[in-house]
Amino acid sequence: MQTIFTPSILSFIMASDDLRATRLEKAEQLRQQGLQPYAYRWEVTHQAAMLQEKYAGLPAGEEVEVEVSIAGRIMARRVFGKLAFFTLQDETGQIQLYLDKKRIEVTMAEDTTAFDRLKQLTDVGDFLGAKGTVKRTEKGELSVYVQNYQILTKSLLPLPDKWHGLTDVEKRYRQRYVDLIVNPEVRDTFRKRALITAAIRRYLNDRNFVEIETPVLQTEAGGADARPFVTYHNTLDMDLYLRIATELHLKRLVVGGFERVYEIGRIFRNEGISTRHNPEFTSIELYQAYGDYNDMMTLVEELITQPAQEILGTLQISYQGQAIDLTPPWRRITMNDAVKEQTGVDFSQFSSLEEAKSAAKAVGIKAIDDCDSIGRLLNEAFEQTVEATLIQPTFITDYPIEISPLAKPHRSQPGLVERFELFIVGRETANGFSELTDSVDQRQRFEAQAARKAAGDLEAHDIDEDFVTALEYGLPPTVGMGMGIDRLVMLLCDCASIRDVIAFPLLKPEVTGE
RNA sequence: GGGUCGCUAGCUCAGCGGUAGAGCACUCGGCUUUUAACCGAUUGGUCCUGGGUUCGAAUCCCAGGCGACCCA
Repeated sequence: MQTIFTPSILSFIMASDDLRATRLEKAEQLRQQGLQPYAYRWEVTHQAAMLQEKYAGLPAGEEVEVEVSIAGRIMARRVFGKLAFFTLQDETGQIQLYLDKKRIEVTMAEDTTAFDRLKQLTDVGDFLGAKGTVKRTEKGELSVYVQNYQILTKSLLPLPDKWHGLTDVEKRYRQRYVDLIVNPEVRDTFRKRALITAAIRRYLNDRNFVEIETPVLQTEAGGADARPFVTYHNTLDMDLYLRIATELHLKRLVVGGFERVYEIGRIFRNEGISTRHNPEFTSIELYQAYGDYNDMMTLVEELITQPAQEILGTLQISYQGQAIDLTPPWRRITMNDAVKEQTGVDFSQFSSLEEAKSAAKAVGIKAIDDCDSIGRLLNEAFEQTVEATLIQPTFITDYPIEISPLAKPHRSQPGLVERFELFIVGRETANGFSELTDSVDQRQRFEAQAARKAAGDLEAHDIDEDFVTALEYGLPPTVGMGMGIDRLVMLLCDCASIRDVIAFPLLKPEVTGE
C-alpha cells in the first residue's frame, strides 16, 4: 500500500505534537482501508433539532422504522466493547448516535471492521454522516440508531474540555471558530444578530426605503466627528480615507430623487478599543424626505421594537441585570430640560459664557476650560450629569448648533438644532436630525469645522465642496438617522462587550515566539 | 493614556524560593444502555518573552508582549 505522505509532510508530522500526529495517523489508516478521510458530500435529510422536535413524544425504548440521514460534528464519545454512543452536533443542536456493533456490521455489507473503525479511528471533533432509524434509548435519550455511517472530515486538533469548555476570552476571540463549536450561546448571538438586521431591512423595505451602497474609500472622510483610517491607492498615487459615516453620500441620493434611502454598512473610526468600541463596526443610516425629527423619533421606536418583539418575543428586556421596558412611546425631553432636571441649572437663561461656566462649576461640572460656547458647556454638563442616568429609552432633543454641523436650525429655538439622540442603559444608541438643507448655512458650518481642524481638532473636517454643490441643487426637507447596529445587538442579546457581537473583533497580533 | 488583574500540559486550573502537579482530553487494555460513562495503566511542559537577585526562580525584582475589566 502506497503512502500519500511526502517526506516533507512526514517530517511535519514527526515534528508535531502527539495529539495531531495521532490523528494524522488515523487519517492515513482510513486511506489505507480505501476510505476517504475528507469526504465530498453526504445526503442530509434531517437536522438534530427537527428530530428532537418531531419525536419529542417518543417513549423510552421505542424505535421508529423511518430512515433518517444526519451529519455533524462528534462532540462526545462513550464507547463500550460492542456498543457506543456519540453525541453529534449540527447547526441546529445535538442528537445522540446509538451505535450497535451487530447492527452496523449487518447493514454495512458484513463489514466486520465498521464498528472497530468507529472505536479506533474517530475522535471528538470529527465530522460524521450517519443513516439509521430513530430510537429513544432505555435511558430516555433520543438517538439515531445507526445502520451505516461515513467519516466526513477527520479533525486533527482536540476540542476544549467538554465540561469546562473554552473560557479564555483571548482564545475565544482569536479562534472564534473554536468558540462557536463549543459555546452554543455564541452561535445564538450571531444568529440573532442576523435576524435583527433582517428584521430592520424588512421593516424599511416594506415602507419603500431603498438600500443603496455608498463608497467606503473616500478622498475626504466626513459626516461625523471622528478620525479616519488612511490608506493608499497605488495607481492614483494618493491617500484615501475609509469612511467614518455614510451620511453625506446618502443625502446626495436624496438630492438625486430617492426619497427614502438607507444603508447598513461597515464604518471605520480610528479610535481606541473598548467594550463599546471596535475600530470597524456596522451602522445603519436612513433618510426620509419631507419628514422632520419628530417623525423620525417615532420611526426609531418602531425600528427597534419591531425586531425586539419579533426575535425576543417581548419588549420587557433585561440588560446586564437591569430591567428595560422598550414599550413606546419613549420619553422625549430637551437637553436643556434634562440638565436642568439633574443639576437645577437652566443654561438657556445665561447671556454670557463666564456666567454659565461659574454656574456649571458650582454644580460640579469638570474640565470645562475648553468649552468656548454655552452650547458646548451644556453638552458637557449633559454628558457628565445626565447620560448615565438614562437607563430606560429616552430621546434627548434640541442640541446646541455648535456640535451639530449637519442639522437644521430649530424652527423656534435660536442656537439649537432639531436633533435627537436616543439613550438606553446610559448609552447613545441612535442620533438623528432634521437635515440642514440651506447650502449657504451648510457652507458656513463646514467653514467653522475647517477652522477647528486648522486649530488642531483631529476630529473636525474640511469643507466637502461637492456636498455643498449637491445642496445647491436642492435637498428637500429631509430627516435622517444613524444607529449603531452592534450596540443594538448588544442591548437585545444582553452582551456586555461589543466583541461578543462581532464575530472577529480586532486584536493585536499574537507573538508566537517561534 | 492611567490603574487593577491574568498568562503553568490540547482544555480548565492548582502550585507562590527547594525534583513542575490535578481533573478532563490523548494512547493502551477491559466493557452492549451511556449521556462529565466506568475500571486499570501510560503519556504529555519555551511555567508569555528578556534581563536581574539567589547556591537554587513557575514563584521575588525590573523591562517588555498579549488579553480582560475599570477610569479618562
